[in-house]
Amino acid sequence: MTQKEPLEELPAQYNPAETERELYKRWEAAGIFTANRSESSRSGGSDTPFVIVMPPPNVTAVLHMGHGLNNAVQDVITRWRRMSGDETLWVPGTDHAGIATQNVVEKLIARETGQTRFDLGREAFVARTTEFVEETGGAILQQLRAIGASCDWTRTAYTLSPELSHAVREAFVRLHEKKLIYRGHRVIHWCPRCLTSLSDEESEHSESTGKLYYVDYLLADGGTADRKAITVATTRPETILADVAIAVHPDDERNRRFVGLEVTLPVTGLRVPIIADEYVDPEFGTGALKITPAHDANDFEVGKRHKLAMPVVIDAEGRIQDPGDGAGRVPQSLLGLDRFEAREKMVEMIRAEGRMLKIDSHQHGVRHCYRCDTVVEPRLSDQWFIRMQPLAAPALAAVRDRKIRVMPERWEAVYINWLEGIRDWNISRQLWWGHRIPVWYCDPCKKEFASREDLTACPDCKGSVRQDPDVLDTWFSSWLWPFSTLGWPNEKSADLKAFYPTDDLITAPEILFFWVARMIMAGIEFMGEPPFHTVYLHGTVRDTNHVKMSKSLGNGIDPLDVVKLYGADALRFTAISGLGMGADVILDPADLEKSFAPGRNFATKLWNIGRFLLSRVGDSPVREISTIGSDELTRADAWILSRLNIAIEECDRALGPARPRDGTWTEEETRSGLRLSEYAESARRLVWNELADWYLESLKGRLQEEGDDREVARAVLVHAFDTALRLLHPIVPFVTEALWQRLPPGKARDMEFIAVSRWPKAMEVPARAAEFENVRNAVVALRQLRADYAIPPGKIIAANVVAKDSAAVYEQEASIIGRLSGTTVAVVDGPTSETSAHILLPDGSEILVPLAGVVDIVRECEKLRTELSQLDKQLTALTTRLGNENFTARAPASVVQAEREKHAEWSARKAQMEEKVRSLCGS
RNA sequence: GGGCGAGUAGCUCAGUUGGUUAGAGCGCCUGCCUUACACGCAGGAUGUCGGGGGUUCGAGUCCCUCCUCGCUCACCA
Repeated sequence: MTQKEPLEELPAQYNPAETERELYKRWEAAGIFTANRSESSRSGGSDTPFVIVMPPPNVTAVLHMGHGLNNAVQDVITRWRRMSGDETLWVPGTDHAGIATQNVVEKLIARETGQTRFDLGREAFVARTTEFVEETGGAILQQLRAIGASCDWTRTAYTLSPELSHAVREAFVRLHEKKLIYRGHRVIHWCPRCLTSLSDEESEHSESTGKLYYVDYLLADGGTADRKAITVATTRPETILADVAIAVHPDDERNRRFVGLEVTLPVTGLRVPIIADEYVDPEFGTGALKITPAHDANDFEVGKRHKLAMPVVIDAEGRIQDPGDGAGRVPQSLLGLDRFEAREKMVEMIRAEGRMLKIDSHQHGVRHCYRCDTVVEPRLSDQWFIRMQPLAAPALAAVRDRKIRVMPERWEAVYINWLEGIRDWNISRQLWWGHRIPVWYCDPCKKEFASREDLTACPDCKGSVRQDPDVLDTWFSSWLWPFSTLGWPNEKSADLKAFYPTDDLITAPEILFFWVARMIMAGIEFMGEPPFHTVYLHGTVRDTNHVKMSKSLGNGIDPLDVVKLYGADALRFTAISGLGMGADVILDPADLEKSFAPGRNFATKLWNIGRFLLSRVGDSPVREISTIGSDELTRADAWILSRLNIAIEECDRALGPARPRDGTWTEEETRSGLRLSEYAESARRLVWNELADWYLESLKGRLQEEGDDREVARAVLVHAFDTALRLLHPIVPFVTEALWQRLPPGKARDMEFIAVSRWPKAMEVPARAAEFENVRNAVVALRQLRADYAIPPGKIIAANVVAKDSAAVYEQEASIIGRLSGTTVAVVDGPTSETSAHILLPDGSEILVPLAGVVDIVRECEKLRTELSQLDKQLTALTTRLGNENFTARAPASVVQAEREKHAEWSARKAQMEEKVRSLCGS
């Protein structure tokens, strides 16, 4: 494809595979995706750069359809803005993905050597992981090239690179200095498999059917005649071992008389007090709640309020342990048991004591680790937290004040809802893979120091220090992404100055809280303004049963397979066409052909338009469209130019404003743009239904003979195709580039690549473009008539036009009408006596098709009468409406006016048809 | 349980401030290998716009209600 061979020698079917690879190499080699920060490298560019930062895929990830869709969307937007003249930067990169990557490597090591990370030791494990990441990491970025992603690869970032690690440390220390980061002792979510704490977002609720156990706690003093015990409902009887109290609501009539007494725990017989706390819901269960401060976040709060002991009876791996408080909390038989086995065992023991009142089935939410799906254990421990409320307030304001628009709009409510209820963020992880927390402890001084530089000695006593062993939540580096990738915290960074804030953040809704909301908070906190103007949350890729595609479910599609079979353009076109605002993309993993044929077919269609064009237009230079006088243009020329204008306008509107005018979106703008499926449809319709189906077909006669008109036709054709290619380039970059490279020389090809050519603008078009509609109407009607009468495709028939007031149009366009409808067109004065079929055109003209022996008068009359009665019905409705004073008085004048015009038109047509029926059918 | 959204042709979806004859792609039916394209061309069929009620001159569009699905959050054990 690098050489230019005559297009007519090209195969009828476009072969994307080698073309795409070759073109991508040429784009990259030419450096056209590299953003130039000092000044626009292209003339006509806008002053404002356009910037997107890629949601960094996990460094160990392989490309799946979700990435395919996400990056296709980003690339469409990026290419559109690049062509619109913005200095464009799309920053690619990867995420070190703490837990995910550590899990992968742990499994790998286990498979290879049977060792655990503890066998290896921290240093060796991190070294091994680094090595693994270097081997496999970034493969996904290479794969993104295959789908055409026009990223600036010179700025590829990685969350664990030295630069970004520097940013992480700076961010931590600053927040620590502002006391927004603190160390807290409380119940957090703990994954007993990953052996780390998790944030609220990382422990996902899922509804499940469990059991609610009703257990009697005997009153220690023996109780009264009517009341020997207090019944407590619990879902986790194993935690009875760590119970330190029973709580009731202070106003609970039934129970408050027991406050201050004691009960004995089942199994262990330990005595605990009955306390009053408003947290208890007197309506639920028995109104009495067991308090287990170390194994339930709410109980912890209650425990703190009442200064209760907090024994821990479940260890890091989810096994029963003795808390070591000497209270004899755990029977020997339960020690070391898994928490779920222990639960069964406890139930048995409680039963054996006769204290299990009943067991109900119970629907409740259980939290699971988002990485390994293990049931999360609430665990009392020391962790680092970020105080979120001060960060959330301005992030809320940014969206409420429309500094940022969230699209589709409904996610805005979700965002606000979440931020309003935000709780502090647990950022420490008991992992080895990640950014080590930059805090050092001096044991003698009992002090801690957060530091930008590694500490080797205590700043106070000069004694030895030890660094906190934990690492930071992966998302602590991700939330800095829009500025850490641009050089922050280096204030002198030219990239940061030139490209922050970015424009669009394009991702899936799944990470709205994990990532998007936190980036907004970090952007405002560290950079003083929100990190982007638009958040676009696109749909999910699902199979035909609407199940999200995933490798583990086996319903995935490998984008690289699709690229290999049908081409990246096919993949992109299919994905973008299927992406309604807020809609999911449905694909059939069992039938790739069905899913991607529309995209492939469209690329082939473009390819064949290109073949036609080159074979007819040749290689010699064409006139520039602006040098052609309007009187030189045929109606067809004017028509296609007008269709170009409409398509350009539709595409512009669908893609919408790229950025707010003064930093704040108008309400209307928050709903405008990024309608990618509409953009794709407009461009597709232009190419297929207008350029190919009509203009090309109408043109065929004009390109044969040398002369001025041929030059005009060549010029318009090249211009139209050039415009269409430009409009489509963001969606199908490869085939458009391949074809554009072959356009004949001339003003059209003003750049080395279509990828950096100018986005089309509407141009002035002569009014007679509209007259071409008469041609189209005549052709369509004649084709219908042929089908009705089953006239053989090859047979040329006569078509006599009785023109109403545009005889000249039909005369001049007779050959086009004729060729497109298989007729010989003549303009005649009036009806003849021949037996004819009749066509009434919208403009009031009539076509008579003499079909002696074929035409069936009875049938013609039937058809006419049917049509007439339908028209009559509609006309009656219209007449009634216009006669309704309520309508004429209250409806807008423009609507009434339009209805009146329509009424006149329909009346005329009705009269004409009635006349026709009279003359043709008698009666 | 709280919040949000969706239900339009067999399937996937458009339908932008209410404006009258509700659209597209795929699929389906009929006829065509018409020298750019059969990955194509021409023609065609298909909708009680989830049910019910209301507002309005006019409702797929606004309001109420019910049904069904989905998303999201959640400290009633």
